[in-house]
Amino acid sequence: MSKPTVHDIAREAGVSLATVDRVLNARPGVREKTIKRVQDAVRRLGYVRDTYAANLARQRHYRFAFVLPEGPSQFVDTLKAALAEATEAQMADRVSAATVSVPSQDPHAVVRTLNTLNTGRLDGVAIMAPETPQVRDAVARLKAAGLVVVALVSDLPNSRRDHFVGINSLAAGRTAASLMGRFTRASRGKVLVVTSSVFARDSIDRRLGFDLVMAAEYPWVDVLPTVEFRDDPIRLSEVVNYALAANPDITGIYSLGAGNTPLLETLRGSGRLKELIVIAHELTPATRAGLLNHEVDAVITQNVGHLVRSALRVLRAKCDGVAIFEAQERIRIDIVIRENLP
Amino acid sequence: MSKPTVHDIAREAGVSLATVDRVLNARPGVREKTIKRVQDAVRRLGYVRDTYAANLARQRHYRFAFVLPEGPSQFVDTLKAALAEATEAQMADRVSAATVSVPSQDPHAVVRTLNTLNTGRLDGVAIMAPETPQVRDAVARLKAAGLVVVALVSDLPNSRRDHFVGINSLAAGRTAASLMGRFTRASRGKVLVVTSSVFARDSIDRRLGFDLVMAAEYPWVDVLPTVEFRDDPIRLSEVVNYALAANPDITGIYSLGAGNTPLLETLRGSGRLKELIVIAHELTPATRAGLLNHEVDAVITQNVGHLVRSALRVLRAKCDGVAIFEAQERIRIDIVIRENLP
DNA sequence: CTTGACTAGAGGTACGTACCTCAAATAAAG
DNA sequence: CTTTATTTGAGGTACGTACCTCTAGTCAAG
Repeated sequence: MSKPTVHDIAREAGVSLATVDRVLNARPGVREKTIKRVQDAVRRLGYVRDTYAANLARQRHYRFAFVLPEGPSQFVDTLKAALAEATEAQMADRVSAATVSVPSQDPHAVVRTLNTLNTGRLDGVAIMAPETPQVRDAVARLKAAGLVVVALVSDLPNSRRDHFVGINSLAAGRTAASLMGRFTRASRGKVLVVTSSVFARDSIDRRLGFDLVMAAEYPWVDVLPTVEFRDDPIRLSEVVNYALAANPDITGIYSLGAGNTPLLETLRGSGRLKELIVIAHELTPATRAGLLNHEVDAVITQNVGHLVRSALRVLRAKCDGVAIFEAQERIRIDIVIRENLP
Repeated sequence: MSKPTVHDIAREAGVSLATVDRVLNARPGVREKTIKRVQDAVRRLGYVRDTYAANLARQRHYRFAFVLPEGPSQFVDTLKAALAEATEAQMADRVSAATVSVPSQDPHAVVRTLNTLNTGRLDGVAIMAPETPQVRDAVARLKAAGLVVVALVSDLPNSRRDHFVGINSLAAGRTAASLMGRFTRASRGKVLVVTSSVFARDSIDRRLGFDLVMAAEYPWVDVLPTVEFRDDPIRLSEVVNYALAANPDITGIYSLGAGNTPLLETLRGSGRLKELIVIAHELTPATRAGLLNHEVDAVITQNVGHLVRSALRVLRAKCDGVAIFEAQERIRIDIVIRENLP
């Protein structure tokens, strides 16, 4: 009835506790036939190792590092806050998670940081960084050092990372398009797409998903080429104002990434914000305020709390070599409007 | 650096292990002054009891029951499936959760079931049932028997339940209204609201929230009185067809509760489904299929996986007398459209 | 038959906590 | 000052697992 223990396995298999231990922990010195016997007993009784008792005995302490970009991103700020909150709440669970900030301007900084991580003092790393060949190599090195590597927010699909915690950017873009198409249906104007960098992987994928759905479902909408402002609020103001002036029939604004504070500022300045449908990504203080003010119509986001908790759970599971609970780790694409603001 | 243990507390407070134990577990036989000393040491070192080690020593096993309505509800089916999945995955965590099904037609059945629960063999109960004075009394009895009681999906606000796991129905209705207003903006017709029972608490709250937002934000939309079909597919077909015939300018359908399979069937039969904006609650096989077929435009839902996992976490936390991690237990109002279908 | 390698068993300690017993110290009562 | 009750200390065992040592058995090669 109650959970079987190693003692039950030993009795069932007709071997000693030491042998069960050797088999369960893949220690040498057991004949093939005996290993089978023990494994059969495990299967028959449905034994599952009590991870907590095991960690207690082993004095296990999970040491993780979160490599995150530093800079003026409100999204990263909320992510860091969620991480701090989660680690504080989970301190009881013998996990410690250090945040390692990386200058986001310098593309080599991530690689340098990853290569200087003290692999001896770490069990796993969660990385939020754009994929480059150098990052792939760094991930390979971390894997070679025996660490668990998880990609966070933005995937590193061609690296040797163990898992990706985040949402599909293409699907996020599709979701944004569907809402934009429906919300602007009455006005039937053009849509302006704004991003910080047209080279960022996330932006590209979102734009792609957005275009796919727009073309298929709302072919009458004229989606303008992406306007890029390169992290520069002045440039943002210039290009957006120029686009608005050149296209008086713009009715929708789709913000692909960060920079929503200056974007809303500019739109407010143009005097046309109230009539515009604005859809942005990531729930941050800026987009939240925008929703509350009726300035932003929808935000496509991912719950940062789930993100970090999922990353921590996956890191732990991979360290233990345990299967992860897929349903719990699938990060959802959240649609947030004023009425369901959490 | 590492987590302080009871030994550290004993040393810090200058008392023996036994005394620390007596204080931590509120056992008698310790002077006030000594209790203070120990508590101060706990605070100074930031000691938190290792729940897993404690449960190990105590041979603790959490025994919970989920009292759920039985019947043809797809939502309850998905809830039960999620519960089965979660308990299987968490079996390692020394929790067992039994499902107790209650005939949903008979309002006394819930009370009877609650009163016949073997309180001696249970640590906590999660209840999904409409609130009645009898249910409140039953909850009080369970509390008196020392059980933890959690309301699931539908709250029991005036009972002595320890916690509510679910979403605010009023806010859910507001969310539905906002989407309905935006989605039907181009057509500017009437909206038909359909429900199984106009007396169900959830339905009332959703309708209220819906009306509040409709009146405030989309005053030009004519929201028709709620049409009730009382769990009867034939009646549903009749009343919906009648309403559609009487109001040729209906452009939106808002389904407040269950019965989406026959509702979609009827709408399909009317030949007007493709032009109608349909918004429903709860992601089930029926609404999922509807989204994929472009028959349903949006579904307001709550993640059943989160629901049951949250209920289990809260039940455990309340059993241990530990604070719950609010941010993790807040169930979100999910908006699901075709593009972000999980 | 001996040697050595391999395999298995028996028993121990430890992790952090709960809970138990018994003795000793202290305080409050007479 | 005793007597009694209350408070504290010291020590143990147990939970399920990991990891250690030491002994003993099996088997094949020499």
